[in-house]
Amino acid sequence: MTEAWTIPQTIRWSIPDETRKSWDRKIPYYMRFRDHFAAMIETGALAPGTRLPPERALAEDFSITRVTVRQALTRLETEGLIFREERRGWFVSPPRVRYDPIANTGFTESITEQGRVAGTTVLSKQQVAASQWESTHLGCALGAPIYLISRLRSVDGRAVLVEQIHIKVARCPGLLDYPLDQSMTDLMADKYGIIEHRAQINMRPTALSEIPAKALGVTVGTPGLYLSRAILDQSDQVVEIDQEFWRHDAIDICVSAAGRHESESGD
Amino acid sequence: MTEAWTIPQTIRWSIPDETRKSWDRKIPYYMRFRDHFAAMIETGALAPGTRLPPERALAEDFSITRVTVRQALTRLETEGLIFREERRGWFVSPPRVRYDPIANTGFTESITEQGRVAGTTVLSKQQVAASQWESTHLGCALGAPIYLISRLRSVDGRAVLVEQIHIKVARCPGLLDYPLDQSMTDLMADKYGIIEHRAQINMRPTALSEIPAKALGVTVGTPGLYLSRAILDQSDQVVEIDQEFWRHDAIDICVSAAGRHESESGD
DNA sequence: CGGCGCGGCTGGTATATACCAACTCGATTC
DNA sequence: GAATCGAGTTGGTATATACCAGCCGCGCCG
Repeated sequence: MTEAWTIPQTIRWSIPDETRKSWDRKIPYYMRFRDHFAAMIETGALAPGTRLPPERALAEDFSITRVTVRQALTRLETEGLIFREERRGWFVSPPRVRYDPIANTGFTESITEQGRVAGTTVLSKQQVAASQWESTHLGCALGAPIYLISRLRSVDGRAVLVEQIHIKVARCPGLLDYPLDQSMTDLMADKYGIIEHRAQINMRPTALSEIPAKALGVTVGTPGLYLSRAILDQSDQVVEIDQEFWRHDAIDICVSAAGRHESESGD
Repeated sequence: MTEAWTIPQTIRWSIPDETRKSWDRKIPYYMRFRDHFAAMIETGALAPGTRLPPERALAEDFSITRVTVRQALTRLETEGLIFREERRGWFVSPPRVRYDPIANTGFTESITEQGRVAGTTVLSKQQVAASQWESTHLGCALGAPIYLISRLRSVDGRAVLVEQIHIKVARCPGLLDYPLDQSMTDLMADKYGIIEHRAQINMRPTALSEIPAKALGVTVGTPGLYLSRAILDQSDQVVEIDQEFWRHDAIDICVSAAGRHESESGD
C-alpha cells in the first residue's frame, strides 16, 4: 500500500514483449493465488495485521491442495507481504520501518520519529569468556571476560529484531548493573566516557536459525537480515560489537551518502 | 569456508540449555539433510560452483522423497549456501563479494580490488516517457523524456545483479550514444560535468520477480536484495536513479560510518 | 473462582505419484 | 561443418493423503 511496496511493480523493464507473452501462457495455480492476495494487500483490502484463513480453508476455497497453498504463502512471505507465527497462522505484514544504520539516531528515536512505538526487552545479560570469534573481533585475548547482552526490539508490539551485544568487561566494568533496556551508546558515553568515533557495519540476507527465530516468534528458516556493527572509539579500538537479526519484511534500510569526490573515479 | 559464512554459527545465544535440549528431540529429515550439506560446504568439501546431484538421486540416496529434498534445498538457498539455475540444477554458492554502496568506488573497481573479475553487459537502452514513479523520483513532468538503461553485472562470470538506470534526457542529451558498459559516474562527469554530490540509498530484501529473475538466470521468487540509489548533484537535483536487483547470496554489504557526535544521543 | 487438562484447530513434516517445460547433448541431416 | 531434430534428463507444478506438535479455549474439578 505504501510507496515502498509498489516500487517493484512500477518498474518498467526492457523487453515488454516478453512480459506480454507471459500473459498468454498458462499461469500456475500458486501464482494466481499469490497474485490474488498480493493485489488485496497492495490495494489495502487486507489491512496489516489481518490474519489469513487457515491453510486448509484456503485450499478448499481455491480448489487447490494445501501443498500448493503453502507454496504460494511461502512466496508471499519471501516477498515480505505476509509473515507467519509458528503454528498460529499467517498475517499481513505491517509497513516496513525505515532504518538508517549509520545515522546519529538510535533505534527508539528513529522509530518514534516515524510515528510508531518502539519497545526493548532484555532477554539476557551475562559475563562469559571470549570465544575465538569474540577475541578476534573485539581485539582481546581468548577467554578474556566479556559481557554478553541479548535484547529483543519491537515496533508497535511486533518483535522485529533480536540483537546480541559484546563488550569487553575491562572497558566497561559493572555495565550489567545499569538498566540495559535503553541506549547503549548513551550509557557508555555517560558512565564510561566512551564516544563512538567510527562504526563498521555489515549486512546480508540470511535465514533465521533456531534461536533468533524462536525469540522473534517466527518459524526457523524464514528469511532474515543479518546486520553487525563494530563500534570503534577515538583511538580506533573496538569497544562494542552488535549483532542484529531482523525480520526481513520489517526493515527498509535508508542511508544517505556523501558524494564521490571530483578527483576520484567511479565504477 | 570464509569467515563470513561462519559468523552465524559462532554466535553464542543466551539460553544454551534450550539449545542442548534441541539435540535430544527428533531432528526432521530435511534438517539432517540440510545440516549434512551445510557442513560439507562450510568445511570446503564442496567447492563453490560445484553442482549437486539431481534431486531424484539425492532423494534416493537419503531415502527421502523429492518433496523433502526440495524443502531442504530451498532452505539452503535461503541461507545463501547454494543457488539454482532454472531447470539446470543446484550449485554451491561462491563467496560473497563485499560491496560498499556509499563508498567512492564503483562496482568494477571494488570487485577487482577483491581479486575477482567484474563484467558488465548492457541489456537495453531506450528513451521513454516518464511514468508516474519516474516523474516523482526524478523530479520532472509526467511524460517527460528519460533514458532507461538496463545492465547486467557479473562477478567471475556469474550474474549477480541487474540494474535499471533512469536519467532525464534534458540533463544528458545524447547519452545513449556513448558506451554504456562502463562507469556511469565517470561518463556523466566527463561528458556532462555532472558531479555526484549526495546519494540516497534504499535497500530491502525481496523476492526476484520474473524479469530480473530471467536476466539473472534464476528461478522467479528466489530471494533477492533490492537496492535503489538516487544521485543528487551539487544543487540537490536528482540526476540519476539506479535500481539494482541483487542475488541475495552474492552480496555482503559493508559500510563504514562516521561516529555519532558527542552532543547527540543514540539508542 | 482459579487452575488444570483435554480436545480441537493450526501449521509442520513427510510419503508416493504424476505430468509438464526447459535444457542438454548427441545424432541426423542438409 | 553448421543447423536441426529429438530423446533423455532436470527441475517445476500439482494432487491426495497422513500423522505430528504446539497453541488455544472450553469445561471440568478442586
